[in-house]
Amino acid sequence: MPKNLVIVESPAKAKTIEKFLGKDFQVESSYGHIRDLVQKDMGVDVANNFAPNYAISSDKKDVVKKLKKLSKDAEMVWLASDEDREGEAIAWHLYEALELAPTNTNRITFSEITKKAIENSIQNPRRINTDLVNAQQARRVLDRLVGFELSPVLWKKIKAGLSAGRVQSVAVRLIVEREIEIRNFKAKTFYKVVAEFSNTKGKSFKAELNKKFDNESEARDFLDQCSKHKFQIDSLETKPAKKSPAAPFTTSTLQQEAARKLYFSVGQTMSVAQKLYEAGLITYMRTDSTNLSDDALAAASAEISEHYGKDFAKTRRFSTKTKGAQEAHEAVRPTYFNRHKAGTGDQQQRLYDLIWKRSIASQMSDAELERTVFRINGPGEKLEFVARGEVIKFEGFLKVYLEGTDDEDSDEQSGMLPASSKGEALSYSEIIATQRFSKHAPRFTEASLVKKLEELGIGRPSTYAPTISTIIKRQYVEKSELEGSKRDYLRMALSVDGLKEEKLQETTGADKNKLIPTDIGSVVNGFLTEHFHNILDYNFTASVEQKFDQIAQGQAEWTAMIDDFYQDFHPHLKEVEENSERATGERVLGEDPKSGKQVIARIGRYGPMIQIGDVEDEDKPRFASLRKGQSIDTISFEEAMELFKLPRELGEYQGEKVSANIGRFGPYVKFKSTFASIKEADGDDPMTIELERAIEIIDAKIKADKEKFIKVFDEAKPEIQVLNGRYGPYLKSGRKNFKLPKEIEDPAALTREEAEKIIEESAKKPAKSRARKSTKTKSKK
DNA sequence: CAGTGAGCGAGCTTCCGCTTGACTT
Repeated sequence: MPKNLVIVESPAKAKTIEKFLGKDFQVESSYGHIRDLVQKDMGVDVANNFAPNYAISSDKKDVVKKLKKLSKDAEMVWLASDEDREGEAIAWHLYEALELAPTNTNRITFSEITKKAIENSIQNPRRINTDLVNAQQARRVLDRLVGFELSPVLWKKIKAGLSAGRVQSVAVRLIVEREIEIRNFKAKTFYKVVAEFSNTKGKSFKAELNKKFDNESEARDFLDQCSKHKFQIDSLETKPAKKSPAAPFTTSTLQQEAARKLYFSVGQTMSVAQKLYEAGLITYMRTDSTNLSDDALAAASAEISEHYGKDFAKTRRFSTKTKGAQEAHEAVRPTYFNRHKAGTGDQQQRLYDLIWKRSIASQMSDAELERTVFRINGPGEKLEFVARGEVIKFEGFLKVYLEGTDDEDSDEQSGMLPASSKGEALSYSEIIATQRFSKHAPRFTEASLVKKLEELGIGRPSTYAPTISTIIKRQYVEKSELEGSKRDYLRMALSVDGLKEEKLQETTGADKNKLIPTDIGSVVNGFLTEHFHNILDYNFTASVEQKFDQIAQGQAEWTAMIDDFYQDFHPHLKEVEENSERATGERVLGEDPKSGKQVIARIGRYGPMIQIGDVEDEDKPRFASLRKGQSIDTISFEEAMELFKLPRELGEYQGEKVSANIGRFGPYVKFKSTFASIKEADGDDPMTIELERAIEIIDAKIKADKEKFIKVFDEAKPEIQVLNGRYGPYLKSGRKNFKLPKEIEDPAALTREEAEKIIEESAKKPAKSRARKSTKTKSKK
């Protein structure tokens, strides 16, 4: 039995460290936090100075049990969770939950996983830093108070099941406000002029005019002037320039770059990176630090020198500028720089490649360039064409890697300008004035939202991906494709043959993979920004972080800080709960010509809807759900009235009615008890679908259902059925499905008793969402 | 699941930050 028990947060880390420490040390993992505030009564006793009520998390009971046993047998327990606020709290929770004693407990930290760093930490143990733990408690309690008091106000004032929080609500606000900005944006038009010149040796190059014209006639006049103008090079200048590599990856920059270059979602990036980390190929992927360990710097330098030559190596240390960075880990880098390729499968290999290149490039020398600028006199005061050229003199880090850019149409000039001299006469082959339009700020992508949140210091590396999932799951925002519309623009080209004008067409407003607010998102954001402006303020997190820092420094009491906040927050919240109007985003669309009643669009109990008449009217109001792509903010009266044409009777099939409608899960056609989904993407629309096509879809559904069918136990009471699913046979009992145990070879031979037993067994097992009951079944065993 | 949109009321929903697998019909 080893004398020492070391506890870290991650099992992969545990494995690595165990190798460094030798046989006297057993290294185990806590799998992150082991305790959390209970859900009941917020888990905070507000009346009792905000006393937190912690409990072991249901999925951590086994871990804690095991660690407790091991700690009893060990001579010394080393709490080696991360060197930041959360890590310190994990150490403290372990200390409490494992019932450790001060005499045989040491707290150690290291921000890099190297033998030297770990051995050094063992030589320098310390106590748990109570101030830092209290800063974490303040953070935790504040988030709980805000989340668990604000959310119920939304249930009451808008719709059940909604949520609000310090991080997610700001994320939604960013997206909603950007969309409003885009909606209010009016594109300005202007004319951009680009010329293609040839010098006396017949070498050609492009140059852009230093002025944009406001309108067509100015641009035309200018081209007119050009036709009579003698062009020459007024000045030419060549300057050396440098480019430096970007810092190695943090979680946020990794997510951004993987989105730009590999088209990964942020969640995808994290799960692929997790696999690489577990395989020991990269360092920890949830980090806010750009720091590399000394060992890593040396290894990178050696690898670069060997592979590209000594000239290419340059050791650099990057400082982390991110607000609130805690730097408990290194930057994301390959574990071994001499592994140029690694990973299983295409995704892992591509992500590894990106990480390897970025890390290596960060330790390489600057690229040396030569930038050349030609200025060419134009026909008029201060009007000149400018040509830029760029030549790489020494590649440096560019040999390996260049950071991507979010700028959609950066016309980065590259290539050389032809050798020319000052005063040299130029002829033009074409001078083109093209009508252009100013652009609104881009919608957020997952990755650009993460970037923005990080800039604001909101959220942590471990929460960026889950935050995006949450706001999509709550249906505050969606990732959808916008079609865009056609727009005419004018192109005027001057050549030796004279001026040629063309009207061309382009698509504008098309967008994909962007985050777009839903009606619910907009209404929730409107409500929160109106009534809880301080929480939704972009600086709220930054200002509470300052207070957490003071607590961590021992300069403030955590309960006093929370009290200070709560004394304003809580009464105000109660006031809003009492007195504010329901927020439904209601908009009057017009009057129903038949009944003369008002037609309104609003958020209903089940989402965005249209309503004719009022609930207080004698005859009941009529309702209809909005369809995908429609919004209560933009739907027209005519579109709204169309919705009341559903459900539609299509006709009869085998003597039974066939109808089309839109249900909670989308458009469908119905025949007897069969509901068959129809796909608008395939050109089927419940508004226009014809009987013949509906029957096709229904027949296909009936056939598919038959193929799934294996057996039923009682024809008269077909409650329990055995069916074939995508992942093998399963039991269907009423509305619930149950997986068949692997032992069962022939599902068709299943008896009723066996089936009932399976259902009973499954009922005992914990459901995913309420795993609290799991301990009961497990303790029985 | 295949309608509903108010209100009644029990009991539920909900936060952020640390971690991995379990699971999907």
